[in-house]
Amino acid sequence: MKYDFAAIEKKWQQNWEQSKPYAAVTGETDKPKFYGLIEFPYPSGQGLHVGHPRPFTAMDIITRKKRMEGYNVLYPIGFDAFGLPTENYAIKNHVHPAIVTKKNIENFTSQLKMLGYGFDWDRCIDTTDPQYYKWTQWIFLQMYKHGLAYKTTMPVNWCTSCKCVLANEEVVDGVCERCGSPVVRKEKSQWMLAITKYAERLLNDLDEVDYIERVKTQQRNWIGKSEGTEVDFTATNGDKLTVYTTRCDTLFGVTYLVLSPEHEILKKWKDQIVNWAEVEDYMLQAARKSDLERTDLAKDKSGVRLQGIEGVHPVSGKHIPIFVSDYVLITYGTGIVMGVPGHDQRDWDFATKFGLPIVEVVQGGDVTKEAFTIKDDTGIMVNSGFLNGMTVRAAIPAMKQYVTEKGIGRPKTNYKLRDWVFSRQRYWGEPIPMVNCPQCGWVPVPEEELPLVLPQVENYEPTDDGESPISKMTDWVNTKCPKCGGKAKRETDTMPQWAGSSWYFLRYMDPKNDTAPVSPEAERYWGPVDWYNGGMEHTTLHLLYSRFWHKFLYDIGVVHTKEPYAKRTSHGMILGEGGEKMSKSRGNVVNPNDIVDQYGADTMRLHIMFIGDFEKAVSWSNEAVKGSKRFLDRCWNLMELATDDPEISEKNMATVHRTIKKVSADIDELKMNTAIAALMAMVNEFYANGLTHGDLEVLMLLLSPFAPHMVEEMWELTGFAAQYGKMAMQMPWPQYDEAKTVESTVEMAVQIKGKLRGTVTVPVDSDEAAVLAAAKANERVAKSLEGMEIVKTILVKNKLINLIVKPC
RNA sequence: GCCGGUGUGGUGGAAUAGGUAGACACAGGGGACUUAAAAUCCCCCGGUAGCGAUACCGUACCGGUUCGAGUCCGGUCACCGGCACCA
Repeated sequence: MKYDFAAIEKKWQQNWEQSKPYAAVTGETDKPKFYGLIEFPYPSGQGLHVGHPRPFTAMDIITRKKRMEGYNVLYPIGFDAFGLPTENYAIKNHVHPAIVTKKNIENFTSQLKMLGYGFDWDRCIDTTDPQYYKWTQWIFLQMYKHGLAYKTTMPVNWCTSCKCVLANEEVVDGVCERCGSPVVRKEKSQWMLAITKYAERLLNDLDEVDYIERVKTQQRNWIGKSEGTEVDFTATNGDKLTVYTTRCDTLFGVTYLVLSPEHEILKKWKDQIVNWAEVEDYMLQAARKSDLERTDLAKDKSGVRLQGIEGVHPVSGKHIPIFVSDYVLITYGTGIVMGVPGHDQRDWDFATKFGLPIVEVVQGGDVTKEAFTIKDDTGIMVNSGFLNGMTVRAAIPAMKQYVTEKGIGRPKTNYKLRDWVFSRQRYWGEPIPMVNCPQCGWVPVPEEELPLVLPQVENYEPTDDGESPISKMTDWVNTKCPKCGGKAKRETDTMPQWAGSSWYFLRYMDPKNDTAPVSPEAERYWGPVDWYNGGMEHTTLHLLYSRFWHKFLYDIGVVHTKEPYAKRTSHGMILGEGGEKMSKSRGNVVNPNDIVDQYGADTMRLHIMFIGDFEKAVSWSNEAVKGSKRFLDRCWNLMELATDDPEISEKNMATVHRTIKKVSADIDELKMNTAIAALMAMVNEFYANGLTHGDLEVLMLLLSPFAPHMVEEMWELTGFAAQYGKMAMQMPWPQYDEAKTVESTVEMAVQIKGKLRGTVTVPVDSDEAAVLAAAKANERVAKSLEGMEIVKTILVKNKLINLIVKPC
């Protein structure tokens, strides 16, 4: 009988649709729980990409094994459906984004079902569903009430094409992450979320979670904690100029100050700056530059010296020049830098260009050639008053203490992390539920009025002044103040796409609740997520944002754990043939449908796991898929070869037990490729040795998570389904016996001075004398030993013997 | 520039704690079956030399530690990802 994958897959998918073997049971106390999570997809118009099945299949295998091991498993799926591509499609084709989204979700759903994933479809969520985003809005209101959401005018990243503000984190190489257009700075009033208030906890609590190390490192780097000192300089007009430095030990080496072009004080000084026209021109140029352009100029420093105002050194009282330069960022520290050209390379470059004095305050380098920046015990302080003779390591706390006592400075901790710009002037997002009243200011929409539903508009394009399309819906915009009842206007900004994905894992626990985002019972039962796998591209933004929201929800008692995810792993990208990124423009995108049509879903699942190391990028090859199909055919054909013996055969005993051990361990470590290789090797053994019904039973159980459709069919045809009254996926996971994994003899390598000279087969655990005797009996080894004397032997039990010889 | 990661046959990739490099596959070659093809089954498959047993070389490159290095250490190069004048 032939392996008819199309009929088999259809049959079992229909069966599962009705019998619901993947339903998670909230509150089940007889079993331990396991919550496996994958990043929910954005339902794009192109449909499923071959990159999607990689993480989905891996977690499907993990959760299937967990079920067989007796866990009550939650493996949910949903759609992160707000976002620009849908909105842009709607603008272009004049279709409501909700209609496009519905169609795309239907398409994704059928594609995912086609692959036979064990998702609990009854818990499927959609971030654009008002019943879902009601709670996204609710969480925002709680943040507002706790002082974490605030509105402020600030320089923001303005995408010239999307006509929309982007978070700093969304700007990639100076261009818009989504559309690739240049980004410029613009003043705009924005809703902000104070993620920086959680910086310390976001950093420290990484110690409590099991994330792969490179993910933790990226989170730490993104938060970027730095402990330094603020020092107050003054200007000759009496204004205070506070700088932030991590090298307060070099204070005596300061020869100038630099202001960021965005610094507020420049406008205040307008009338006192003699060369204001020149300064203003520089400020305008800097504002027009994208980060990319500023970066391009990195090697060649630019700036303008202020005429008419100078700085005053807080210790020496000396007057020093003040510059404005775009190498100083307004978003980090105080927006003012003290220039220490002797000991900071950027300052050195700047001072050299503008002919400023370079003062050496740490001995150890040659400051006429380059800055000396080493800050351990190598350098000794000079030209620095009371610091002279100290090491840098000692001078930093000494100076910190000095400026604090003198009242001209203070220790200060800074973070690279900035508050999250939360407003978007876009249509296809959650409306921000706030009302602006001329009398009362910003007033939150009452919770009982949630969800605040997106109004119908005719045109989805952002307005030319950069406001959301919703701003044109006067009926919707004009409202009553919830507080005083007077005339007021609704906020027309919407939330960024990150909002809905910052808490979705909680909603899966209790997706239909209409009185809370998640019930305490469901959250206490399922939380935290036991294992979250996702792409490296989400290891900073999404991961940090959702950890932040979760910590806030912890603070207000919605969740009971500080961290949302106990474990985080990451998968590599699937590249096109030849290692290129898959993209529409290159025309190398592989659609999983084509593979499924030609080879079946089980082959697709198996192959995407076999293709290479899960954590690394790997290129797809259509040719190679055949090998995985061939393997499944070989498994199928074993049904005709198996004898009726229900026991595991003696011949295959060690292979079977070793394979159970290997496959079990490999799945737990995401090494699916070697798990499959072990199964292939076992099948090759079965072909060589013959097999029993008992051998086949183990194979089917081990293969079940990888190729569930085919295995259930085989399970039925071989009579096991009738015998146990269960599907293979409902059987206990096979156990191995360590004693049975070893064979009675072992092949050992014989080396002479580290070079392989032959192999010998000896009983397991043979001692040195026995192995040596066997080695000497080996013809090839004996030949190499002629005229030699053995001076030393090194035995590695059951692996090798190394003979050190010299001529005799 | 900084941080992180990766370099292994024609190809994708294996190789717990330093212990037989190339498992398992793809492609290729040979054979069996077949009228033929497909499918299936069996064998070979890093390089050089040799009919051959075998010898030498071989995990990006240079050096080191070690009885023994793909694995550890120092340096170099290349590629990938992230961040970027973070003071």
